[in-house]
Amino acid sequence: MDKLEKTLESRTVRPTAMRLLVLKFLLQKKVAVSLTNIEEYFDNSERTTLYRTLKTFEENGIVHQIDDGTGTIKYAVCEENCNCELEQDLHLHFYCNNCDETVCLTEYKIPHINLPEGYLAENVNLVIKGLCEKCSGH
Amino acid sequence: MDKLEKTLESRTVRPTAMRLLVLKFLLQKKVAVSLTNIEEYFDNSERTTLYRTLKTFEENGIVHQIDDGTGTIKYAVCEENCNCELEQDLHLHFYCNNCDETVCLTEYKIPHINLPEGYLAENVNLVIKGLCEKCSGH
DNA sequence: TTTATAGATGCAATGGAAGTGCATTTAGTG
DNA sequence: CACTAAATGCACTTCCATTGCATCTATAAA
Repeated sequence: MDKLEKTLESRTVRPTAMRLLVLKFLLQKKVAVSLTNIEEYFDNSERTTLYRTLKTFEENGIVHQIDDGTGTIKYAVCEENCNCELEQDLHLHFYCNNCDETVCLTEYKIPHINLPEGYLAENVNLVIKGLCEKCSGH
Repeated sequence: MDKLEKTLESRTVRPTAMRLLVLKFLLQKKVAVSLTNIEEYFDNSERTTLYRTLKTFEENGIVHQIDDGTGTIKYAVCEENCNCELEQDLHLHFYCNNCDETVCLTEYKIPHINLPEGYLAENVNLVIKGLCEKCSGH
């Protein structure tokens, strides 16, 4: 629990009870979660508080948003050396059509893409959809 | 106008007045448009009709959806040899942070991505955000 | 210890977009 | 002309993101 507190404090985020619980939850999940996921997990919790908790986390580099194309935003804890603030590097995301889970494939980087003359890239988002290892049957 | 009708009929879509107008609009736009965009263009048109028109177009390979990460679905007319039904054509999409427009870069294919053992790709979506040629200033 | 105050939380409400059910109209077919 | 299937219009519902404001709480200053 102490480690969680330190994580928050090192990012100048006050370690309230709720924030610690949310962070713990996010860390133990290996997949990206939506606001609704968290809301369901903490049974009678305030959606707004969770929403703002995630927002605070995001603003302070604790989590990053993932748009996996399902329409709802997912969140995942930033890696040690996650440079998502740089709007670059950006590993890719995999969404499973079967189990409806989204994972960060942090080891898998997005290859460099050539753009037409005049286009300036600031951010890249690559989502692959298909079957994850659990659901593909091999 | 005759050409538009033929496009629809070759796809077994009945060429109603509204559908022809929507198709014409989509064709003249060089960027991907949202349902709301179309609704605004055809001032007092029925959102539902437009919604179902786009759905029909999509089901018949006339347009394809684009998820550019803004949260709202965009639509673009399929190219001559667009094989978006195959879930594998895989050109990339560019979203301009400045002018808020999304374009299909049909010439630019998504490179092959290696996935971890057990993962099965069915669909790939790559969106690059940044500044388009109009907004980058060069 | 009390007080001031900034920050965190809870509640209510808004707004945008997708999607559906059903009644009505329209357009092809016999 | 009449029948039928498709297309359209209207009224909802649902889901999620987001905000305003009131209230509570914890930390720092007096």
